[in-house]
Amino acid sequence: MVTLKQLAEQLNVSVSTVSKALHESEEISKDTIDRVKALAKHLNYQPNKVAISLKSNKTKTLGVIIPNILNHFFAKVLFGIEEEATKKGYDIIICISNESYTKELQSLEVLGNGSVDGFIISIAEETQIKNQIQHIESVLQQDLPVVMFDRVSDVINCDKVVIDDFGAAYEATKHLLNEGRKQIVLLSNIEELSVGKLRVNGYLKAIEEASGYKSVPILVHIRSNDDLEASIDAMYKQYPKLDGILSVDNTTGVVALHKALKKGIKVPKDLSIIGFSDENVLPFTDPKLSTISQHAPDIGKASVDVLIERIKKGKPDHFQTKTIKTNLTLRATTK
Amino acid sequence: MVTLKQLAEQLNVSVSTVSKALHESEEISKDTIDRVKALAKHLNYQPNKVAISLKSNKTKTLGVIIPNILNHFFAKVLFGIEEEATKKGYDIIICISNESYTKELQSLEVLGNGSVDGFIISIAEETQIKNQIQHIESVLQQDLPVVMFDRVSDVINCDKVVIDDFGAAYEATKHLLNEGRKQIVLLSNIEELSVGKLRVNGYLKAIEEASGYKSVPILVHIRSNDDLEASIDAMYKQYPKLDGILSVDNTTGVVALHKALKKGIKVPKDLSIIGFSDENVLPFTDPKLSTISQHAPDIGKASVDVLIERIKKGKPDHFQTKTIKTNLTLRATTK
DNA sequence: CTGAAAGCGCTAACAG
DNA sequence: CTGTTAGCGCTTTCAG
Repeated sequence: MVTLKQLAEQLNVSVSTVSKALHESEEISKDTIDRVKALAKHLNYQPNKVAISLKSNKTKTLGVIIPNILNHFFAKVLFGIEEEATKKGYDIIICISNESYTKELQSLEVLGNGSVDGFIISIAEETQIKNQIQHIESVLQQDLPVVMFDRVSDVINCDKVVIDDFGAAYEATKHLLNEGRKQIVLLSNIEELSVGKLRVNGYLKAIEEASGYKSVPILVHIRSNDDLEASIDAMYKQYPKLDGILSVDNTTGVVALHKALKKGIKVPKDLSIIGFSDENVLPFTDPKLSTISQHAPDIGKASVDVLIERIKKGKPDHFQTKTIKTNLTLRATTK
Repeated sequence: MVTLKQLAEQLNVSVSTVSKALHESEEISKDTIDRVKALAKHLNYQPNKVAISLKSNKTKTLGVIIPNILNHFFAKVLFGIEEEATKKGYDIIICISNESYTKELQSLEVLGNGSVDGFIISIAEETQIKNQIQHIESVLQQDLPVVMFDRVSDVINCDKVVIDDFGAAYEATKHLLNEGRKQIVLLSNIEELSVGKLRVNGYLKAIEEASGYKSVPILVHIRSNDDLEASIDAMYKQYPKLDGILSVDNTTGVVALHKALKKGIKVPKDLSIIGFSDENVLPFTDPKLSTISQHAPDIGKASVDVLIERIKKGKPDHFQTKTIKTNLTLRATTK
């Protein structure tokens, strides 16, 4: 890599003159600026980023900590993060916590050593279950800004980007009720997560408010160790009259649809299904699954915007929580 | 962040003494080492990574350039990369080329400024089609090592990690032939990619070698602008007698399976299907799709290992190409 | 208009 | 055993 010093030597000027010239300082003559720039271009000079970071105490790099990159939702958020960060001139360093508290902690520690200007994080399932948040507080205390998205913690005081999980589930349930469904099941494999709980609450609220709805709320939770397909078979056996399903995760809605079709249940005539699935599963459904669109890339984009603003402005009087709108996209599994 | 200088001041010793003590230098007395370490621990001293990078001219960071994070294969490779890099004490900076040559070029330029010690890259579709590779050559000329994986270029001289695409497709086709299939179609939506071409060649070779096989080879290519499901419907219409499908991408095999079942074709009695799909699609298939397992995380892991070795050893006499084994995993869509 | 010098945080040769 | 000094590449006063 060519350095300022090398340019300076070749031009018989000082390093500081070269530096100023490249920044088009008023102090430097037009002529010198031109000569410096010409040589810099010729030798393909690129300022050493590490040196600039050391000097400025800024890295122009964001730390991104994601629970699971194999989850398509997070992949899409990451896509949005990468795009927006690049647009704003930031690099991203990513760590995958793999739903582990320890990995998350280590990632924060490793990147906290001056490697990044701030963090974007969605916390691991284990962290959320244990409600262990000291590691995040400690980053915040070092004046490194943090933006939490999707899986957030109420007890941490920082900027957040979320979707209206409660409202989205509420609306979807309302839709099923308006279709005249009599027994609507909530299906979930993310019981432990904050977002899972909010979605359950939205469902419960809508059911509760429904006048003339006779069934009790039915929650079918599938745990990660359970056999997914067997559990769904069991659900159909246990609730032979169910005529509406709200799946609040990416997978269970699609499987429930396949199983229903296999059983000969008419969708959407006798059963409506709405999922929180991503479009990536649509090629695998027929009829096409109706879903709640979460606009994952927008969540990523918003997280970057909020974080960069916070990096530039410093600690505020109070932090902001941005809510990204969802859409109920009705396709062919609802009337 | 607490610095060496601060430790030195509090202990009334010099900065270099502190530095050496923390590295347990022979030069320093046991007593001093203990005192320094105690204070460092107490104040939670963390060496500033940027300063170390500047000094050592190493960042302990790898640049990873991926065409599309929404493609599950790449997400899995990234998972393997992240895991292995973390294990070896490296951070990863990721860029998503989004299949664009320009984005790829920019990423290499941005990270080439001393931000990373080397690159892991799978080239963009556009790059592969245009066969534009000057940007990668130029990185190599700066003595920044590059490891290419999956989508590699024959004309670039660097380390590579690939799977045996040709052999995998060859074996899978052989299997279909051994089942006694009479009309085997190759189905692909990745015609333009190097890996897509290799897989086609493996299929062709197996067909060619099959004595007593009457049908000509049949290649069904679906382009990104085509309607996937309509194209597959058209395939079944055009080849009513087809009894074997080798899908060489992640998606088309699953859709072909769904369509076949919908048409009432018995799988695997009257039709066998093998895909290059990832396990993530398996919950959406019934019968379960037989696939070629690509061991994507292993590709990521191997890429990291090769790159770090190259970073440490410097330019070799000749570069290595590592081939990751595939597995033909027979499930329920083959006999 | 240009240059010398200090310093970001760290390491390492060299001196004491 | 400990300290002084120089230097990684850059920016930024402050002198000239």
